[in-house]
Amino acid sequence: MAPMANLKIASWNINSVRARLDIVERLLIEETPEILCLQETKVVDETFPHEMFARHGYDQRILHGQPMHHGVAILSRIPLDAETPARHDWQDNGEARHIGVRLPNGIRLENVYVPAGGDIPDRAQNAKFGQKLDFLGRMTRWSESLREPTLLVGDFNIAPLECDVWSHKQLLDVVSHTPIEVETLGQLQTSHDWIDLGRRFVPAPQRNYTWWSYRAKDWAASDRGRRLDHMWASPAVAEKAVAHRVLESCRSWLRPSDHVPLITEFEV
DNA sequence: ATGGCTGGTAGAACCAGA
Repeated sequence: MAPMANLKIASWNINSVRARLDIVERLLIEETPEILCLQETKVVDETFPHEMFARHGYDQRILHGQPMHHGVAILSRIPLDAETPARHDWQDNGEARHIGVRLPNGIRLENVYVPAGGDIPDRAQNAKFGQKLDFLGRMTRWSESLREPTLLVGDFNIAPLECDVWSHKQLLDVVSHTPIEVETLGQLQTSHDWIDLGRRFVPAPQRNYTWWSYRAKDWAASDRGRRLDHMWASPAVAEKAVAHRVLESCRSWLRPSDHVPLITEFEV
């Protein structure tokens, strides 16, 4: 059967888009996604590296950057709705952690970088941990009232399932896999019946990590990974998903990000 | 050996990531 014209959407925490421009270009050449969502661009909008993306036809570049840290962007080869892109501040502190647009087919695309949450999993001792939970709480209230078919992608900084980390037991007290984070993320998921595409296509308990620390001497040999990056779809959007992959090989590219890209293909 | 590294920005015996 002849392939349909699919819509391919990628998401990648790039840990500085300027430092990784070569490997971002390699991904665009090898995978030719229609849309690429980036997190941790670490660049203000004024100095975003537009040229490489323009050269590959990504004429729509929706940016939300800030100095030093964080920052998100949506790069697209297909037209996006002309309406003003949404920028939610779910942490209520001005950090650049979300950008959203509407696709021509009416589906909304929301690109989010959830706060890491610091080291100590206790909001009394560590304000960042409380801010992370509050960020998810505000996202949940947004999600409860959501009526449009939506694809929510990004670095959620939580590995929810036991099989989403290299050692459930050893990570129970480590921020990203604590019970309170898993419960809070679960409330977000329930609030819209979000479909976790990573687990629809790679069912638990199969290994499906998206992040490996820079500090391991040999990340692949130790394989102490976590599934921190996600693509969640409204039920009606999930029905259109025909393929989903985590591009683990990108972790071995020269000067890699510590996260790898996720790609979902939709039949539209 | 869950921080052993990494980037941004300053020009750090720094900060943040997760």
